[in-house]
Amino acid sequence: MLLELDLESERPLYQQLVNAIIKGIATGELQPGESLPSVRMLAQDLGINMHTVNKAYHLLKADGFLHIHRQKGVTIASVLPSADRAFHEKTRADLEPIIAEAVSRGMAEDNFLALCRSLFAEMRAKRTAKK
Amino acid sequence: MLLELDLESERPLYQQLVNAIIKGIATGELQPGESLPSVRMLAQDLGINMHTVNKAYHLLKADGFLHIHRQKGVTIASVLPSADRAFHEKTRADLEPIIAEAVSRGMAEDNFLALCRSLFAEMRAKRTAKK
DNA sequence: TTATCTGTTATATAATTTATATAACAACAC
DNA sequence: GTGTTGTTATATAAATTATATAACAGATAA
Repeated sequence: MLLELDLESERPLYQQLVNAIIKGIATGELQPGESLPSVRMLAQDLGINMHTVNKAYHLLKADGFLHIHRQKGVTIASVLPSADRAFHEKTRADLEPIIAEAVSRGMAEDNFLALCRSLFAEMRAKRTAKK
Repeated sequence: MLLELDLESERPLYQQLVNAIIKGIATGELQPGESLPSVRMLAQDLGINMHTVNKAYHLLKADGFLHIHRQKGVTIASVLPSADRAFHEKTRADLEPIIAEAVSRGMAEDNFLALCRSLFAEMRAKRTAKK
């Protein structure tokens, strides 16, 4: 899997890692049941610390995206977490400030929805390309 | 203006303030040209430090939402910033991880778009209610 | 057995971010 | 003069982020 971290970003490395892995799942680059590199291997590949990778893995485990076995290693969950009520509420809370700014800047609703659709399309495109 | 800060939130206070003011503009609660409380007054009202308010004000000034005059005080810009290319790119970057997780959790695109629409509708509702 | 690989845990340190506390300054209004 | 504005400076504390080492238990392979 191709992973790009931006050391200059204001977003913490572990958060960038979490996002990258979820994006990998969304695009089908990472399939359910698939193995991920060990914390030490990935840390070395990315040139970052082992604990930073470990933190990202455990956040993803807490959300149900990963399974971690003490000796077998880390794998993508075979059954991915669902879009339950808690996720809906979190997503709503995350979207609110983004949409508020869009409205304040006079961005048309259709324009915003088109942007969302293009992002969905991007992920779908990679998914179908993989299969 | 009604401002609610969550001291338990993982989001920094100054960021919550920025979001709250942009939301106020989006809902029409805060009108272009309108005056905002002084940094000291607002800080006292919210029970937080002056510099925390000052930081939020200056971030909003840097984005063109506020005007700050040395003695006249702080006002909402009479001409709000537009949804330029930089904003589009920033919004795209912010939406990507949110949509990636929605896709990973099997949330339907229409479902996600409906959530966005309901947030637009909420702000529109308050806008028309104010006028 | 020995060596190597897992994730786990512990400890320590450094840099940055967040938030607060005080204080003083210059420019304006009353 | 007094009080208000934003501005600037300094200091401190707490939390977050990231790194550096080290050791441990369990499994696997040479």
